[in-house]
Amino acid sequence: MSIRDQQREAVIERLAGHLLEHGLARTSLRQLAAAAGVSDRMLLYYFADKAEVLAAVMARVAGELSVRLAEAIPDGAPLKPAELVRRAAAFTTGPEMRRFMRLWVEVVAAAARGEAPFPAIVAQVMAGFRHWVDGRLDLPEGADRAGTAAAVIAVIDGLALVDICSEDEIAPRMAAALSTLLAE
Amino acid sequence: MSIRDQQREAVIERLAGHLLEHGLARTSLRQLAAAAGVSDRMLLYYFADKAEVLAAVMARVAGELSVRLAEAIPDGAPLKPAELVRRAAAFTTGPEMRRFMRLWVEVVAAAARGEAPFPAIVAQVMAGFRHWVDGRLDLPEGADRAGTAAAVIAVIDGLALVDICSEDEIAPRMAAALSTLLAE
DNA sequence: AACGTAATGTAGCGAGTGCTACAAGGGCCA
DNA sequence: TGGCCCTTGTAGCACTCGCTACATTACGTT
Repeated sequence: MSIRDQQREAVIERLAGHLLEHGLARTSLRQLAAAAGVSDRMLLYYFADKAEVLAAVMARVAGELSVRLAEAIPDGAPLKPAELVRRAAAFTTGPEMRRFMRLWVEVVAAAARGEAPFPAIVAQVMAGFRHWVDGRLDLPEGADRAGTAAAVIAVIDGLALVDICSEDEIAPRMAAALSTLLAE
Repeated sequence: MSIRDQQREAVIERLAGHLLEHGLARTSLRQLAAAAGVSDRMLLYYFADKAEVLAAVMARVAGELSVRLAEAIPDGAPLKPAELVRRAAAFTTGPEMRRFMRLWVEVVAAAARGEAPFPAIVAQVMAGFRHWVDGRLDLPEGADRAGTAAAVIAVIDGLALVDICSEDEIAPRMAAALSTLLAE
C-alpha cells in the first residue's frame, strides 16, 4: 500500500473521531486538515475534494455504527416492534452512541439542504437502517414491513433529535415514557 | 410606525416564506436580502446583524406554527398520548406542514452545531412545544408528564426527520404503522 | 550515480462571507 | 431657507472558503 493510501486510512480514522466529537461544526478543509494532523494541501492530495473526504469519513462512521448495532442487538429471534424500539432506544441514547445520533441528525439536515455529499450518504445509510430493522422485525403476516421499519427508525431518530436540544436528565424519562406508550 | 419598522415587518414576512421554502440553504446576508427584495446594506439597517434577522424570522415562523397547531388540535378535552400523537402526526405530515417540520429539523441541527442564534431559538420553541403537549395530555395520576410530553414530541419529530430523507410514498405508511404501534 | 515518480511545501487565486465607513438624498421643523 | 435626522447607495474591508499552480524534496529503480 502506498504512503498515500496509508495516509488516507489514517486521516479517515482521525476524522471519524473528529466528526463524532464536533459534528459538522468544524468541517472546513483547513479545520479538517488540522484535526487530521496534515496540511490542507495534503488533504486534497489524499482525496479528490472535500466531498470525497466527508464521504469517506461518513462511510467509516456508518460502518462503525452498524458494527455496534449488530453487537448490541445481535441476529437471532425477530423482535416485536415495541421490543425492538425499546432495545434500540436504550442503545442509541447511551453515552457512547449519543454522538453518533447527533451526527446523524446533522447529516440529515445537511442532506435536506442539498449539501454534497450528504444526500447520497443519507440515502445509503437510511436504506441500511431500514434493511437492518426489517430483518429483525417480528410482524404478523400481511403487515406493512417497510412502513413499520420506517416508523421504528422515526421513533429512534426522534429520541435523538429531542435529546440534542434538551437538558440531560430528560432523556431517560423520555425513553421510559415512550416505552409505556408502545403497544405490546 | 417609522419606515424602518414597517420595512422590518415586511422583510420578516417575506423571509418567513423564504425560509419555509428553502430551509436554511440560502441564508447568507446577500441571499436573504435578495429574497426580501432589499439591499444587503438595508437589511443591516433594519436589523442589528444576521443573527437578529434569523431570530426575528424564526419567531414569526414559530408563531405561525403555533397558530396552526392550535387550529388543528384545539383546546378541549385532554387526549390520551396515543391519540395526541396520531392527530399531531396527521397534521405535521400534511403537505402544508411538512416544510415547517423540515425547517425545524434543520434549525435543531444548526443549534447542535452551536450556530447563533439557533440554540436560543431551539430552546424557546422546544419549551413551547413541551408546554403545549403537556397541556393537552390526558395522563393517569402520577405519570411523568414532562417525560411523556418529550416522548410525544420525539415521535412527531422523528416522523419529520425520516420524512425528509425518504421517498414520498413511505410517509403515510409510516404514520399508519406508527399508529398500530401505539398502545390505546 | 542518474533518472522518474511519488510526496510535500509555499503561495495564492477567485469567490463568497458578515459587516462597515462614508457620503448623499429626502422630508421634517425652526 | 437652513439645519437636522431618517433613510439609502456605493464601495470596500478583512476574513474564510474550496481549490490549484508551481517548485522542491524524498526515494525506489536501473
